Amino acid sequence: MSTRRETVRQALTGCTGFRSAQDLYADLRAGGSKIGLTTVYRALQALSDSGEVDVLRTDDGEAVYRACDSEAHHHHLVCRKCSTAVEIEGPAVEEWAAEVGARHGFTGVTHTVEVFGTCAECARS
Amino acid sequence: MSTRRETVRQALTGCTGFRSAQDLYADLRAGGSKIGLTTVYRALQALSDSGEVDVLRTDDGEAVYRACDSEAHHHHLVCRKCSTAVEIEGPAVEEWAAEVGARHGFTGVTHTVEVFGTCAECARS
DNA sequence: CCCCTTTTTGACAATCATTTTCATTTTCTC
DNA sequence: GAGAAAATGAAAATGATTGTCAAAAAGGGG
Repeated sequence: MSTRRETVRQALTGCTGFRSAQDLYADLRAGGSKIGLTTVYRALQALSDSGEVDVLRTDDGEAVYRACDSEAHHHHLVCRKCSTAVEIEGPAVEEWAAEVGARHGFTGVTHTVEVFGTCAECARS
Repeated sequence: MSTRRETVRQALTGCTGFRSAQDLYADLRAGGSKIGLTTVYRALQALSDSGEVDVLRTDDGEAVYRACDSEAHHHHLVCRKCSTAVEIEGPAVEEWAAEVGARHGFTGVTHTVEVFGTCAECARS
């Protein structure tokens, strides 16, 4: 329950899209905070470890985070331009993944599923 | 049709799983090749640009490559331990992704889907 | 074959996100 | 309030990936 971690969590909660550690650090500094970059990284690490935020990797390997509404397992529909994300569910996909894994004799099957596109907002401009 | 690119392609074709640029470089050097690391990166870049190899990112952001049999759109069932991969298909997933994107007003919808687990081979040991 | 242009190559330096280190500050507990 | 434990942040270290640039290889006429 550190103050800094809470600061980072709130900064992230105020965003609709995925943000990188560097982004959040810049946001916080711009907002007057004296937080250090290392602390932002540590906070995000802790938050994602505890499952409070979701992480994914951009095409160029950068980690981006999001504070989602749902605590349950879900996926994302992410805008390629503004990175805004919508939480989505796909029961059929869950089953398919588990089934395909089992069929090939794999155990402890998990999956990553993300959908990308250009949101209506960005398509306009 | 450079010799080096062909060398890298073949090295990758001989693998069943996903391999990083660093891995391939080490393999090639161990096999007596005098290839440079930069060239391995360039070859992989070109091969993935032309769609001849598939790329994905490990949890820690490293890019890993695979020369797949299928040239068509497909996904992978990847072993968490040995990185061996099986090419899989999921028509239902394709449709679901497209539908979910459209429903939220997104255009140019694409998706990434990977399934992970421990293969039968690795589960044994 | 030889000369010249174009492409490819590779050693090395530069980037950039992320992690480590370590000394300082803050928070907790008694 | 004192002392131990956890959190913080500045700066250095790491590690994958990319940029630079000069040398080497490949083509293509003549």
